[in-house]
Amino acid sequence: MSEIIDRNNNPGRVSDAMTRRMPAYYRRLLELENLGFLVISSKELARRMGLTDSQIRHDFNAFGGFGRRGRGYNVELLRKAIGDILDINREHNLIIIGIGNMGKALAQYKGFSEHSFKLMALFDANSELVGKRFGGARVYAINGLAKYLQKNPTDIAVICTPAAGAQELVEPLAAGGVKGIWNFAAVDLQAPDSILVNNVHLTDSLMMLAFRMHEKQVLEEDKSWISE
Amino acid sequence: MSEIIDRNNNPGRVSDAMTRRMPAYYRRLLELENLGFLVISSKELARRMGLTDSQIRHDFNAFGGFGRRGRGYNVELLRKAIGDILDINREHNLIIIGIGNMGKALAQYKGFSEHSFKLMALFDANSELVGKRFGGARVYAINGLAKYLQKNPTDIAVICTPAAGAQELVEPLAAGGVKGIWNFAAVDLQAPDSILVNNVHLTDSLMMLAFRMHEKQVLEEDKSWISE
DNA sequence: TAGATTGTTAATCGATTAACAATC
DNA sequence: TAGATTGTTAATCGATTAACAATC
Repeated sequence: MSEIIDRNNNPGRVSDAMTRRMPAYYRRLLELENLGFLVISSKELARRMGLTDSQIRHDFNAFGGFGRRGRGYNVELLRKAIGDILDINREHNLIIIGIGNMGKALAQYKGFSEHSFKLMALFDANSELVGKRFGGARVYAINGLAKYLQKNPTDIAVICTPAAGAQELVEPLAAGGVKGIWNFAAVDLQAPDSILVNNVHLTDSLMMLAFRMHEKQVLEEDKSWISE
Repeated sequence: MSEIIDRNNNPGRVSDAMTRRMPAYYRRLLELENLGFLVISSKELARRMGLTDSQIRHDFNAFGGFGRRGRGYNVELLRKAIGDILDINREHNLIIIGIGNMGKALAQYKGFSEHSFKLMALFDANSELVGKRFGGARVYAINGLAKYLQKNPTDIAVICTPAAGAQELVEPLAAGGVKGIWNFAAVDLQAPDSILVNNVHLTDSLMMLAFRMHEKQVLEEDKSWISE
């Protein structure tokens, strides 16, 4: 019977635009909770987040509706509900591959463990790094990866290798049962259906900033020319 | 006369969706150039990038149209044109504030200089770091920031401090003539019109990956339940 | 009760895709 | 010339915003 299910019809699939807003909602609600807010209206949250109240109600309603007409949203309830949807409460096992500048920085970053991302092991091709520890995890040789994954179920692999070596990691990761790749290498990785990839592309992010700055500057120059 | 110009009407302003694709176009065209491609069709580029040929023609046409009917796009010309639009050819002076794990990693990252981002100085509140060097730049005390900016025109400030201290940096940066902030602290920074902010939010990116993995898993469970 | 604010549908807006004439 | 492929307009699709009845 499975063949009649339309793979593109993903019922209830959340749009990319909304997926991007969800962690921001979570972060902001956690902040409000810590500030002692019990309840917040879509209007006030919209003001703080730079969104429209209409969009916020639309989004929250898609989560199942944790508001009360005339009152607003219960901050703690809503934050927990979004946490459940984001799957933040389950523990995710992480490994990092490529222990250069970025790999080391991510290994030592304390924030992940707050959201139940648990760093289990590090891998690198450089034998001089093997055995060292960063952020509480040990560096293993990259050729031990397949064997490691056999013994240690792993949810997410963080790829911090040079671009050239990144793609060839995907196949053994998928074979080893890894379900997600958080990719910092400067390539768009091709992956099988069994594994999800989130390409970070830090350089792209910096280029976008430079572009927006340039665009703004050109606009302001045009404006001053007109008003002369 | 300037008051009659509608600030929201930004003529020729590029949409966010397209801004996000531009660095990917640049990266891919550079790759094709290095592989020896002289020309590429929208159809072939679409296949490689996972986009539609129609969207690619639409986007490239907005840049001014570097294609030839019947032939395709000149890879080098197009790459250079996108580079100009992204303002990659002009040198951008960078400083990094907050020399923790991420600040150090970014300081030592070699890739930025390839795209004419030039690291000039580092700042930190920890006096033990002052005078040390990372990625060829020296660490200065944070209370010397305003004076530094007076003497050294700076395009972009990279904020890698803890979330709590990040917002209070914005005012002195704006006052010092900085035009863009690349923010790695886990807050959405509020900034005046004179300065553009690009919030990176790495934890959000990891949360989005976990969410998508969870969503996919739930979908697959539903499917196997239906086909039983 | 009156005021506030959600839930939800309809209207609008914007981005993507389809189509095809122009032309290499 | 015939085939390929762009440039560009129109059609479609999806996301955001507006509106307002429901209800706290």
